[in-house]
Parts: sequence; C-alpha cells; structure tokens
Amino acid sequence: MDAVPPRHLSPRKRPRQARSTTTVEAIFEATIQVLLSDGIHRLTTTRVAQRAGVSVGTMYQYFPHKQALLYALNERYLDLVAERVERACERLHGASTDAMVDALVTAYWDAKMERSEVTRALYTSAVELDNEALIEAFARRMDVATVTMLRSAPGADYASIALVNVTLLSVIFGTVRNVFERNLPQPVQADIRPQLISMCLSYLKASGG
Amino acid sequence: MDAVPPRHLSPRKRPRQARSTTTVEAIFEATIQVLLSDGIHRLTTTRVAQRAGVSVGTMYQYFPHKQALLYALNERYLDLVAERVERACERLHGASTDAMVDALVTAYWDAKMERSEVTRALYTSAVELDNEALIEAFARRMDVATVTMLRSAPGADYASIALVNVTLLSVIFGTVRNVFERNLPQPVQADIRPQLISMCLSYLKASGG
DNA sequence: CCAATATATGAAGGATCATTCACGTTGAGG
DNA sequence: CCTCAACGTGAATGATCCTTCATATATTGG
Repeated sequence: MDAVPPRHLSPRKRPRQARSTTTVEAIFEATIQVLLSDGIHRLTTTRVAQRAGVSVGTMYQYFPHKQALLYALNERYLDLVAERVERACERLHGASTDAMVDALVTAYWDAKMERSEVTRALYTSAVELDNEALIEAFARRMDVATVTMLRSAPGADYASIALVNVTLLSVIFGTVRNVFERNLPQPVQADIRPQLISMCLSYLKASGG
Repeated sequence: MDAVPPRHLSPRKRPRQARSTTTVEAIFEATIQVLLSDGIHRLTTTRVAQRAGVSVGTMYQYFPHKQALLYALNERYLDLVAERVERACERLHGASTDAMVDALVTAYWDAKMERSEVTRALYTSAVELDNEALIEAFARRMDVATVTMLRSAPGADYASIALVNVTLLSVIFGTVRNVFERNLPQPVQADIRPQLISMCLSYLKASGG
C-alpha cells in the first residue's frame, strides 16, 4: 500500500541482511498464526516472538510497538488483495461490461475467501488500529483500477462514473464482508455470488455501461 | 434480542428495585460514552464505573465481567435496530415492491446513521466479543420480517425467495457497513443511498417481485 | 583476519487493569 | 420501627503484558 503510514506506526528499520529478512517474514507469519489460534486479545508480543522462533527484543528492532506490527501486517494483506484486483481489471480492459463485473467480483471474492480464516483474523486485528489511511489508500487504488476498466468497455457511456463506481465498490466490498461476518454455510455463500454479480451487472447496464 | 446468551455472558442478576434499574441504565450509557471518547482499548471497568457515577463493585453486581457488559450493550442496540426495521416491514405490508425497498433501506440506513458515532463505537466493541449468537438472531429476525413483507406485494412471485432475500439483506447491510468503514463524506453518502435503493429494486423486479 | 555494523537475546522494570470481598447504606415488608 | 435483603463501596490483589537495555553473536567490507 502506498499510504504514508502515520509516523508512530512506521517500521523501526528495514532488514539489510538476509537473516533479518527471514526474521521479519517469520514474525509476520507467526502473527497470523497466533491471531488464528489465540485470537486478537491473546496476541502478545511474547507469544508472537516465541511462535516466530525469535526473542521479543528482535521484534522490537523492526517494529517500535505492537500496533506497528499489526499495521504492517494489514498493509501487506491489503496490498495483495489490491494487486489481484488490479490485475483482473487490466486483464479485462476493453472487454464487455458483463465480463468485467464477473471478473471484478470474482477476483475480490476469491482473494478474501481463499484463506478465509486469515481474512477474518485480520478483520479483527484491524479494529485495534488507526488504519483509516490504509483503507483510504486501498479504496483509491481500487477506484482508479475499476473506473479505468469500466470506461474501456465498448459502448460504455456513464453519466456519472464516479458515483456509479463508488456505489459499485461499496456494494461489492460490503456484501463480501457481510457474508463473512454472518459466516453463512458454504452452499449459501456459493449461491449468493452469482446473484451479486447479476445484480451489479444490471445496475451498470442501467447506468450507461 | 431473543438469542440465548452463552452462559458465561449472562448478566449476574436483574435489578429489583428502582435505584438499581437507574444504575444499570447509567452503566450502559457510560459505556457508550467511554467507547466514544476513549475507544475500545481504553475502556476499563473503572473508567466506565466512574463515568456512570458508581463504584466498580456495583458494576460487578450486574455483570460478571467486562465482556458481559459489552455483550448486553450490543444486544440492546441490535434490538433497537431490529425493531425499527420490523416496524417498517409491517407498515409496508401489502404495498408495492418499490415502496418496500425504499422503506427497508431507509429504515436500516437511518437506524445506523442517526447516531453514527455510536454505531461505529459498537462495531469496534463487537470484535472483542463472542457475538455470533447475536448476529445470528438478528439475521433471523430480519429474514422473517423482510420475507413476509416481500411476499405480500401484489403480484409478487419469487422463484426462490430465500436466496433472493439473503442476497438482498447481505447487500443492504454490507453496503451500509462499508459506507461506515470508509467514512465517506456526507454528500457522497447521501448520493449512494438512492443508488443502492434502485439497485435493489431492479434486482427484486428481475427476481419476481 | 579485523574492525565496524547488523542482528539477536531475554530477564527485569513498570504500568495497567479485571476482579474480589469485607464492610457500609438504603429500601420494603411486616 | 425493625429486620432482612437489596444495593453500593473502593482499596487491595494478582495477573498480564508491553517495552527496554545491557550484553552477546553473526556478518560484511576492507
């Protein structure tokens, strides 16, 4: 994510040698593991360090405090999701609106659902965080990617692409999150996705897509 | 909410005299205040008690621990929202699908947005909680209310009302939450709402509404 | 091979907080 | 008015946990 992190959330220093890169990677991985197995309120610096196979002190060489660790973790994750969606948008450039919507929803849905426990864990971790900047940056990236794509559809002529797009993204992102939160059974989840797609499609068609 | 709370989250005892009823009410109100001014991670039992003008011990007469307090608070809140939506659904019984969707989205949207800081605060408090049961019960109530309403529209003939409805609710609830999370500027929020309404409406029309 | 620098260690400090309990105060029924 | 139960108090307890720092080890460039 290209958001400038608030000063107090910035990493303390960057790895310079190979071993420290490994260390930082292990810390990230351990954080996810602890989040999954113990939950956010049992996620302690000591526990993370132990799981990562390093000492607490080591963690504090790279992250000035716990929040910075969680911030970085969410940053990484959002970056992955954003990239996947961006790639999908580029791939569908110039395609039909129909294909675009399908690809957009699918890309986001899959990015979230493939490792759904991780997604869920990160949702909870984000609450302890001042991550408005992250969300903002993510939203901007998505906005640019999807607007560019939608415009490129043959015959597309939106009266207000900005409004249409912000609505579209709110609906898609929001719905996916809601499906998560309610933890609906797999078959129901599977049924909802195509419904969402056709819903978005007819919305776009009606808006000039 | 008629969810049976997990044993460990049940209130310790119920108020029997007038003064204790006042006390419990003050505690709830204080919890919201602290949540708003200090955030979830600064919400301590002492702080809540102080804000409520009672001693910590008093709190523990009614709530066996902090979680139970937050649980009860969320329960109360969801109950309010659910009632408002239910009332709207009853009022619109037999009306046109058109009017129904408008009323449904508006009822939910307003219930959430009127005191949006409180809503936001409660969203964060819910994360520390084992509130699956609450969400579940809320979802059920909404499902019954909206299905009953939708069916009553003249000429309504849904092929799969269950699927259509679960999709509809996921989209509405999810979108509202997303608009929250992104903290979009008021004018944009105001613009999105009618878009969401027309989107849902055309979805229902296409599904047999 | 030798500084100089990067990286790693983990016991200890210090702060916060949830929860208890022994003891006061108030209200209601007889 | 008197007694018992309901209600209220808040200092003390005990546990958790973030963060630091003095010290040790590893790596690299020269």
